Amino acid sequence: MVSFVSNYQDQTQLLVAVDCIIFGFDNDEVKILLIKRNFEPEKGKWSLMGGFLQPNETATNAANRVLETLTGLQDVYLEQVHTYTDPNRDPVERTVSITYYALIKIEDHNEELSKQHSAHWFSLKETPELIFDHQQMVNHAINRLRYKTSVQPIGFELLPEKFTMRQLQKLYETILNEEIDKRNFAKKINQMDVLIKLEEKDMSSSKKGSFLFQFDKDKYENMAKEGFSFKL
Amino acid sequence: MVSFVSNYQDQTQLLVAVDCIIFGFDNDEVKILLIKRNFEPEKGKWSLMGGFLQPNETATNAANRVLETLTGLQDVYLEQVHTYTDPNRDPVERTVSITYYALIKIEDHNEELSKQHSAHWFSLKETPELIFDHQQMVNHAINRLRYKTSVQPIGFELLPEKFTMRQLQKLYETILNEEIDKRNFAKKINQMDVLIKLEEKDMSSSKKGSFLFQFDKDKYENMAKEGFSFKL
DNA sequence: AATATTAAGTGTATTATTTACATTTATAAA
DNA sequence: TTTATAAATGTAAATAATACACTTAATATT
Repeated sequence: MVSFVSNYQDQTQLLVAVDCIIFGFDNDEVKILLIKRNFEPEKGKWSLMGGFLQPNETATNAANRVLETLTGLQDVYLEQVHTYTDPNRDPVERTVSITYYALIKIEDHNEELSKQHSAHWFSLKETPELIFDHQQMVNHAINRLRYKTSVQPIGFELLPEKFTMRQLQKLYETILNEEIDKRNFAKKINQMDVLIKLEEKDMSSSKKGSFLFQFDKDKYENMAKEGFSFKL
Repeated sequence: MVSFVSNYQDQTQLLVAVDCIIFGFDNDEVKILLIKRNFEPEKGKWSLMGGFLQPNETATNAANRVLETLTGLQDVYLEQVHTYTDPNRDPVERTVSITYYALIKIEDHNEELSKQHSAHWFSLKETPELIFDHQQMVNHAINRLRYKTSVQPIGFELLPEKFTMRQLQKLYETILNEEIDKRNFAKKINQMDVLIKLEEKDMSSSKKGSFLFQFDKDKYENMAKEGFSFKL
């Protein structure tokens, strides 16, 4: 019998960080929140917001902390994506990075805080050059988001409480990167029966105005318990 | 402007490990390879095979190393699943664990090596009690495998080079945990046109014998380049 | 040599889902 | 009052998924 666990004492310890891919939606396109490095190395380049894992902190805790630091938001939708371990990925010192993507409602975030961190929202199609392996992280997160939004109703995390059918459709179109027929879209969404149609209309987009909807989270969760699955 | 990156020097370093969920298929059910702990804590309980991340090693390197140590196999299909960071997940010392699942052909592995590690194959339905958070890791890996096998032709990694249509079907039935009609299954697989039907028959399962097939990896990859996607 | 046994191999009809597509309507602005 | 604009809505056609049963090839038995 060979002992398969080496002595814990002899083992190398490493820095462990989390990096957050923060997604927002501005009614027209999906954006990510990046911060500008004002120190070397890679000063002037843009990067994801990150932070080191602290003693007694889970990676999820750390991601929440990092997120709150930059946006002021708590209780944000977060999902772990992938862990990057290339020994040379960070030129300063070897760091393992665990990535999370966050879905926030752009209008909710604290602009003062993000200004303090020289943060800026970028359209996914116009991201600037990123440090290290951050572009890869972003790509991976987008793929995961694409998959997840199509099988779970997490898209609503990116929209205001009340939204129009067109906003919702536009959101899915941008995330999935495909055009959708509006009648077919409405049909599919309505069939799933997870939206509450309000009396209220949004008058900003047209003369006729368009009805506002809300996501019925309780109803969805009850249906999910009964085996229903969201599928777009 | 607030400096968002703390000094690297001040930061806590942690042990980082990989744990491998090793899947195999024995023509009847999906199994995982577990090792029995012969030391405290949790002596006598079963666990995943794991190992610490070494200097200059990526997590994928580490997973490959761990896998070769236990099975003698190289170039095995490996996919990172999730990273576990609860500060108390390992009672001996705080350890971050990155999990990978591996798909191997059971008959290819080195039994001598696995015997040396007190390893044993368990049916997924009859896994023994596992240490720490290893059961959670297994569950997560199964879910990922379920998803991945249905959108990429990785199931073949679990089968011998030559296999019958029924073996392939049985494999999918066990992974996806649902019965499939054999005519519909064959139709779907044949439509995708990624199998080579051999002249050869396997005579072990019936008097009539059943034709053997091979996965045409090159053809699949060319088709994938052209936008084709495997979907079961 | 004939017969029995067993899993392999195969096709069609039905149902459900997805896609394509155009007109009317409510409201504000002119 | 008219005009302009996006919102709202339904149906037919095409495609995909499902349900379902008999014939065949080879071995084993008599």
